[in-house]
Amino acid sequence: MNLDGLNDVQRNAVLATEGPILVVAGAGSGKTRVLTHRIANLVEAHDVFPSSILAITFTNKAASEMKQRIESLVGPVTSQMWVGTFHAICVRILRRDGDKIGYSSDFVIYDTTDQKALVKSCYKTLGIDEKMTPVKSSQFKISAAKNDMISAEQYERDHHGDFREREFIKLYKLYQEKLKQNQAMDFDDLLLKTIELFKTNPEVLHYYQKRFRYIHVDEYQDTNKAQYTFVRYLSANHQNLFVVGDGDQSIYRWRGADIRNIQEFEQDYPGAQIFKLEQNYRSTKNILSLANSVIKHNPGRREKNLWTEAEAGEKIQYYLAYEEKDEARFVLEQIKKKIRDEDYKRSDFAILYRTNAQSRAFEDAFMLDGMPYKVVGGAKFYDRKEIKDLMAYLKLIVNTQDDISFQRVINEPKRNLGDKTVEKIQNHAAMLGVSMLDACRKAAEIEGITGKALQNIEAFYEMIMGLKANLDTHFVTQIFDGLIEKSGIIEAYEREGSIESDGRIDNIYEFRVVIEEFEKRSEDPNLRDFLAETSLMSDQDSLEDENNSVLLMTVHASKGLEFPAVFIVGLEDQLFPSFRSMDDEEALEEERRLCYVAITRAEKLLFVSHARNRNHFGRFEARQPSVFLKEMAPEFMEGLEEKKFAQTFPEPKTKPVSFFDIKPQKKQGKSTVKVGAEPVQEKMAIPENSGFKTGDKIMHKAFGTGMIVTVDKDKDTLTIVFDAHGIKKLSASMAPIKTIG
DNA sequence: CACCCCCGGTTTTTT
DNA sequence: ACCGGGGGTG
Repeated sequence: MNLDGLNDVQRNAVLATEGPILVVAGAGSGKTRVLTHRIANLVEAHDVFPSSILAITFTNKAASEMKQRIESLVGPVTSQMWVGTFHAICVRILRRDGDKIGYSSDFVIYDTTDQKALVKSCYKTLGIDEKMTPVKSSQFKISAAKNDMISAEQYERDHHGDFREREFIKLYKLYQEKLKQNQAMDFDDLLLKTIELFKTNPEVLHYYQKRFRYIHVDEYQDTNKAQYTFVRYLSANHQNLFVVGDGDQSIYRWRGADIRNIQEFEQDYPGAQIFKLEQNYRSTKNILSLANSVIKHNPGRREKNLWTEAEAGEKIQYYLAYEEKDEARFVLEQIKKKIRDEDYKRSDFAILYRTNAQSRAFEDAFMLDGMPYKVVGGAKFYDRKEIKDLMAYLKLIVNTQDDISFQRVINEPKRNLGDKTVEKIQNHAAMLGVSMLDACRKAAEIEGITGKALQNIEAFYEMIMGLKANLDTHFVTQIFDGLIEKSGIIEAYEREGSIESDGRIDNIYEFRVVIEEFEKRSEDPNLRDFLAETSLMSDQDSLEDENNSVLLMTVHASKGLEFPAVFIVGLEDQLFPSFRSMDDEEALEEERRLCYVAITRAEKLLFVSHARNRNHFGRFEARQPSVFLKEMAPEFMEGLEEKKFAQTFPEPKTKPVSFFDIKPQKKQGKSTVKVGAEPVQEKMAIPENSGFKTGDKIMHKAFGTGMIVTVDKDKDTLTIVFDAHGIKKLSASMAPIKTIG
């Protein structure tokens, strides 16, 4: 094991193998390096089985990056390790052993939209008024309880006799019941149900404890109680727990993260060894000094003395804008200047803001100027209605118990099945104690449903069940193509004929590409796993660097990333720090950490700006500078001339429309170029004769690899010589085959 | 009973 | 962009 590239502290942390270990890793101090080298060292120098290694991260992106870096050190055995997010690892465990707590391995995952629909349906049952109790607040309250590991029953015991909580207690209980009935889990449940599994099935817990001899957790400061408990269970016997984190970068308190988990690590795990990584390899002295000048205002933090050997570098550039358009213009001009005069490229720049809504002014300015940019997060691909609809279809195909997905798609596209009919199906299902889809099996028995509506329901049932019958024999793309064809979703959008529906059709094809990519990448591509993967994917994960665009994102989304040049914008009172943190000291400290995270993303150049005025809720408001600006030590900063950028700038040529009307740029490589009157059909690779030719190497789901020796297009028949199963004649459109590179 | 169009509200951070 | 409500139409 070559440890030459590591400094002393890093090397000592890597070489400490047994027992609980905390690595306090300041920003840019090489924590991923330590983590990956430690894992490599275990495997290479201590003969630890790769399958005994568990490494947990918060985002998929961090997980795949870690996997790659481990692989570059120890090679393909990496695939035997479990490296993933808390949620993904819990899904994996629950797929295997969830049956022991009453969940089928086909359970589906509910995202926040599904969750919202479920809460609403509970409201309906309980007669709760949305205007009195906003659905969002209930969602939040349920999630907060779950993050603290308070079950509905526990919540009831805790608030016994409190009449203000009676409604919520009923709601929480019903919500959990319905989740179970639907064989569904929300994000928080993935953790909680895994813990429940460990609690109630000691032999299952024992299996995983024995299997995962070495456990690693990245960003430990962001763990909540459930995540803490999950790790505690797994490490209880051998205590080989290696956690890496930085209290100064804890920014998820609102999501239940408890900074005490890292602060009290030594008490929780007696005998823990502690290593402090304090040398920063990322930023210039000026940037680091500025970061320190801000974070030192937080009381009670673990003392850390981050230092660097790097040069002082340029001073931090400060700018006060007239209003947000001016601020955007300033950023644009600076980027253009740096690209023109120095050796910077567009993708070296990141613009970091507190709220997603702030991206708009920058998008307008960049679009007007033709500057390529990419917004990370914000309007998400997977949040599009048509994608959500298709996801719901696929979820229903996998899990027919899922009433929420059923209700989403039963009348999408329009089948003349409105609210009243859906209600009748629901009542009938409740009476029989079955799912809504099951109730449609004998739709004729549902009271008050006849004629056209009855036929449509029957056809819907047949469609879903027909597609489901192919689950184990067909590729996901084939099921998807079947769904597109049978549901008529494309035709419905074509009939609309609007620009908007064209966009939706494009998105559907783009979604198909996502599925194709999943199939290529996955060893055993199945719909269940595709759905789980997509449900747990965040937009940060799809971030690809080299497309040479300026990046726009929230500070939260920037965590774990670094950029040569960073703009921190909107440093105003009530915005950053957020107005919600004003009367709460702990919340303000978290905002300050957020500011610290933002500053420490920068390698060479840092710009900070704010505006005198800002459009807010449609009003033009005067703004005050952020308290964090005042905390930034002025000796590391210099102001730029304000007036130069304060001239009036042309309005974007786009029609002035709603605040939310943001037009994201097409993702590179995925956008479809429109060519004349090209028939839509040709854009989609339909299974029939989808480009198989003689000599193609193929993979069959059951027969394995083989080669095509003849193609009979008219008869849709392929003759294939399989490596292990001899010669077979198969249907090009029906057989589960795909070409392999 | 279902559909369509128009209008208004939405704006912290997200696995 | 999406959702929900209101009101008109078929």
